[in-house]
Amino acid sequence: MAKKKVGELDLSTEEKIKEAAKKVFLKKGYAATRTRDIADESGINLALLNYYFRSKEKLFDLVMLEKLEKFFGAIAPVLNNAGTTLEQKITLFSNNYIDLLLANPELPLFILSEVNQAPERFAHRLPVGKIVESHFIKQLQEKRPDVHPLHFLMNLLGMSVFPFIMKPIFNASGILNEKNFTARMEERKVLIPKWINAILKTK
Amino acid sequence: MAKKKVGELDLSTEEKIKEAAKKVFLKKGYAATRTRDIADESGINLALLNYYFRSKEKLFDLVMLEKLEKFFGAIAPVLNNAGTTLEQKITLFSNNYIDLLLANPELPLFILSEVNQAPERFAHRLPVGKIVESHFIKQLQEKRPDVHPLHFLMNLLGMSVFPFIMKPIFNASGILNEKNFTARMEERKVLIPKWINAILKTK
DNA sequence: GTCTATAACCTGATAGAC
DNA sequence: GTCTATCAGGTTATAGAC
Repeated sequence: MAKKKVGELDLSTEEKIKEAAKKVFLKKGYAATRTRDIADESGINLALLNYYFRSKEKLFDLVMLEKLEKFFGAIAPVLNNAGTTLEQKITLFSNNYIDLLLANPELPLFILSEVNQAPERFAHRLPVGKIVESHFIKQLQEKRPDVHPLHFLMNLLGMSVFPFIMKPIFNASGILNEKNFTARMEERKVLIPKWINAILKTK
Repeated sequence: MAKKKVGELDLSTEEKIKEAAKKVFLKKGYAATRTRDIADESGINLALLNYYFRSKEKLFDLVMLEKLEKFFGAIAPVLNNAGTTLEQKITLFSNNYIDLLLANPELPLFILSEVNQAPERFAHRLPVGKIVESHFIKQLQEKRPDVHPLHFLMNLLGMSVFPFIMKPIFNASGILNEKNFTARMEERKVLIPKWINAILKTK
């Protein structure tokens, strides 16, 4: 069966275009996508893209906004919950975030690449402050005042996210198929909390 | 002082163009760079780019080849050395690789983005097989036959590389300046071996 | 709202003078 | 080898008919 195009879904024209834009931008990035790609993908006419969204840039901003929300929105709430222990936050985060990324495997590399291309444009939309000053960070400082808390944050994030960033490399090399990748990531949901806890005890 | 352009260095025209190409491609990526950007950066004429390198694509391939060599070339030799222990490989790798990335902080995100954009084009140049079948992997399997060795490889790589991938995010947020970033990475050279060894003992 | 046609501009590449 | 001028095709965006 041919891959279903966004335009074949039962959506309004505006929604069709936006869904197609998400798909194409996420795959190709801003610079490499052509508005014609989006028009084709959505099954509509090129002129309608500008009719509804004014410009490629404005359409991209909408998509980027939504993706930033998805990428960062799932982090801050967990790490800022004053009602959970350090261990609970670690388990909750790695489990929830890996599930999110298994459903959106292209998300991290897309966000990281596009922010890197135009940092000033998205700087004000990056809630990194909320994360760096989170309850989680305070708990880390209490537990290990001798090590900068960013290290543990970086390790937790990296253990969960980095495999998705390396995925294209492994895929291209034919080393890791989709099924095995998912299996490894399911294992990591259990392993990451153990690893982070071990790291937190290491002197 | 204004940033020195490649063209002001004492190089042959061909070298000037290639150096400028490295700089611009690394910063903007293939799709977003204009051959005019490279010509301007190198201080030469646009026509000379095609005179020496035939096309944008061919010039990019040269740059990409060199960068892939740099990114992967430093991994396989360390992990495949049959004369070092597991612990030695971990220390050697994290120290050498972090030094390499401190000198080339844009390298990881560049490689990962571009391979992601055109996997089939670079697949044959990714020595992932050499890494996945390395002496390091065998030592991991011996030490921990109960955990897939890719997990530990991913952790070691991620702990070293991931901070460089997140760097644009932290920079854009104004959270981490250049000096502090370097200081944290210097700390990680010492910490990563401890952490990985702790992880390897965790049941 | 939707389409076709086209304007206006950009971009990679080359022709041809020096 | 190097430059200016320019072509050919692509790309975003809009005008105008329906």
